[in-house]
Amino acid sequence: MISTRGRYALRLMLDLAQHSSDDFVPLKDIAERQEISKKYLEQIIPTLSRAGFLQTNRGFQGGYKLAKNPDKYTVGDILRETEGGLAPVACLNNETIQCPRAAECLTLPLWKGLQDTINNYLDSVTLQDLIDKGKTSNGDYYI
Amino acid sequence: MISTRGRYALRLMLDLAQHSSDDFVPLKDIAERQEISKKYLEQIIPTLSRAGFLQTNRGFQGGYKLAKNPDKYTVGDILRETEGGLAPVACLNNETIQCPRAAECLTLPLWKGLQDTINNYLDSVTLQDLIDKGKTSNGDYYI
DNA sequence: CTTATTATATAGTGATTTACTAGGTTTTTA
DNA sequence: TAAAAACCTAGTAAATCACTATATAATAAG
Repeated sequence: MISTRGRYALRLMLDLAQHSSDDFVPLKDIAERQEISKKYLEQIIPTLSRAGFLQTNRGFQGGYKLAKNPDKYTVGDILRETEGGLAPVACLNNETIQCPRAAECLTLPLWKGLQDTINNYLDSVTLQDLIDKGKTSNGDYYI
Repeated sequence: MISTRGRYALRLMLDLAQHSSDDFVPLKDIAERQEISKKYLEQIIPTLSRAGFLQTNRGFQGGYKLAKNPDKYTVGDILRETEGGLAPVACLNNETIQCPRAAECLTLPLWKGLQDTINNYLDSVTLQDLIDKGKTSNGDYYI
């Protein structure tokens, strides 16, 4: 399940995409518009910065802006970064120790297939797609 | 993320599918073969019973067997039952209160699309498919 | 140079969930 | 009658979640 961390990160990126100008956008504004605790966003946003998704400026009239155009970010990019991967089961998490049953496990290929399905879907949608409500580049993706 | 509950339930069902005969299979045997705590399985299996997936018999030489053939169960059926739904975000969980931002939320259609994608994938694979390693009815599903 | 404003860093915290274990009761068959 | 099995309920240590709190560092305007 995708937690508030990833969901808020996505909304934050969308907010920046929609309020993109030459100015930097302070987190305070985003927090107010999105009705999310600024303090919590402060904790999430460094992950996006370190991933190179954002330009930042400190101090007066500082804030954040997108480093690239909204069509250059897929939802998958943002969620993998903020959620720390999108493995649907612990078995596929890199941090977890390798399961000794992996070789004989009948379900492991299923989980790999699920993981691929999830990643493919989330990589098929960009921030720009979300702004252009419910439409992806290949027409209509949402069912 | 799918927890041990759902994963163990699936392995339990697969074990029953592979050791299906006229006899009932005691949980002890499944626990030993699958190397899962029997006490923990005892807690999971009532969910499968109540869903009508299993025939059970108490007492000496009692145990469990599948109520239907292995090709009649999809992985989605089993996981939705044991995990209590497969919503990828809290916003889509029936138990959660309705989000006041739903109408204007740019991301909600995305999550619905993801949920559909996940359900479609998991419903395309049956227990029998898993036993016939990595092949589904329509050829090769796993990537 | 000062002040306000912003980002950044680190630590703490209550509530919930997870993955079990423990101990008992009931049913069934040999 | 005894053993073997399902079934039921409660407890629990560890982890995770969704934040809050406090402090520091950088920047631009005046």
